[in-house]
Amino acid sequence: MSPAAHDDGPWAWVFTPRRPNEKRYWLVKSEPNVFSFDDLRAAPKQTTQWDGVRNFAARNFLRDGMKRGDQVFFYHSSTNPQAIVGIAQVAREAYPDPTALDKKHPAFDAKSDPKDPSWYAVDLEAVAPLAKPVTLTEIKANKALAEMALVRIGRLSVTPVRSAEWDAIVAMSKR
DNA sequence: GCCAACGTTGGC
DNA sequence: GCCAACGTTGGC
Repeated sequence: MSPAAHDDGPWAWVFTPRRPNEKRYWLVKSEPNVFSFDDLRAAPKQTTQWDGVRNFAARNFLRDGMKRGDQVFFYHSSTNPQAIVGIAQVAREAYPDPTALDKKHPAFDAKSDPKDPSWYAVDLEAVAPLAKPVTLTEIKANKALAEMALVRIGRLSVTPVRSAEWDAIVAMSKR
């Protein structure tokens, strides 16, 4: 991986070096009937392996962008209403996704070389639910969030969040 | 290397 | 359930 690999695009900044103690922000999506924020809170140590990402852009955010301690919005997709429902954090940085390397697993990828794996996972730990979920409708109605990756590249399951966007959404989540 | 066909995601 | 967006695949 050359340093120039992520130079293109509006999200290149998420791969740049950080100031000391700089924290960055992310958003992950999950269908709540598959794995909900409550499921995360009920998991051992309120932590789970965030695996199964099979999109290269999402993989890059997850593998090269996410650092331990980064804060992560947990978004419920394909449900009514779609909304950010909680906050998690990166408990373990990227490691090869075991589900991609396990022949018996439905998410096994035969094209991924075990010596140079294509796919990565992180561990996410629940921090707290939002007092009030922030819906996609509310996000789209807020002009300050018009450039948010969630809005601009809606299909991606892992997206960066700017600190100003993070703060705006946290404010929207207060009762 | 182009591009049509196909598959997936996820909002509506 | 439909379909827009877009990534992947494969024929040429």
